[in-house]
Amino acid sequence: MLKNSEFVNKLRNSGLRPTKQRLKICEVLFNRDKTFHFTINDLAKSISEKFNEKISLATIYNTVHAFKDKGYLKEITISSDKSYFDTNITKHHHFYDEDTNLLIDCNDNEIGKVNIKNNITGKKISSVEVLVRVASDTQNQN
Amino acid sequence: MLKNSEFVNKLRNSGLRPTKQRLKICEVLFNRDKTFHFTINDLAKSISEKFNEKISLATIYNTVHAFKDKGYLKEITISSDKSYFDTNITKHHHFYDEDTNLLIDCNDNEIGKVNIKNNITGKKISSVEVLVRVASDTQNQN
DNA sequence: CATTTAGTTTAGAACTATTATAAATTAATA
DNA sequence: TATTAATTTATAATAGTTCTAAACTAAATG
Repeated sequence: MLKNSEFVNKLRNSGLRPTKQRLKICEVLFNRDKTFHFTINDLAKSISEKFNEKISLATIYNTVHAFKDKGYLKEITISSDKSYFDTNITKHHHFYDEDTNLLIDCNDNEIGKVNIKNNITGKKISSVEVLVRVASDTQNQN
Repeated sequence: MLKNSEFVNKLRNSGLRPTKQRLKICEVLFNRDKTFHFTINDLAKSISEKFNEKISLATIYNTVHAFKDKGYLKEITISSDKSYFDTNITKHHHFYDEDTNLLIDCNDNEIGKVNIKNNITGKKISSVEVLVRVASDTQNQN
């Protein structure tokens, strides 16, 4: 729940000009109580519904990537046909419901700490992601 | 290390006709000591190098998907721009080297068992995948 | 406040991975 | 050997994403 001037600061502080478009995108993404997951298409739709005007897809892509690079969004890779983004930038994992194609955040009550015993020599761990795919009981496991 | 007649049986047993193309793909994928990771493009390239003739991309896609459906391959989702496949169909996790774009299998010496304490009500877990992204020390963590 | 400049937005083209199509081919079957 | 049903193929189509270059706009400068 941030207000416009806070978004202006947030953007300025990260070297991004607070343009009309970016502020609108901030409103849709960050002006809410709960974090959520979205695709570029979801976001484009939300914007045009909320403001009754469109922002160019190219701008949406640019902005989402800029926000990701600045650490305001996380990208979640579930399938190769589409990118998902998460406004929850804390370390956490996901359930992916294969029936509904919905992503659900996991918290520490649901997935215990992942124990990485050995890492590749000379490399640093940049992230650890767990994806638990779930489906209704009738579907077969693989 | 399987021979041609074994591939014929393998295919027949799973209701797939042992065509020239499928047998060639089997050779490239399964006639080796170690399992490996590949993209569709990698596979297409390997085939044309190994046999000095091409198999239509459509056939490669069809066959890889058929093999995946039959459980002979696993798909690994790392990025949204390309699908990776794994001939190692046992349960295991991966390191992904962001510098080289290489996938490396984890074994139980490297990642301990993931403890799923609670699952979504009414759903069955179909897979648990851990992806550990690594990069050289100089790159920044996120 | 006007001018400059550098960053941003935009529509649309281009690109990439993947899937669909429908005709030709081939494996299995009668 | 003839029939049939599955498979392969080249190519078109599609979807998500990135590129491009012109128009626009925020910030910096005088």
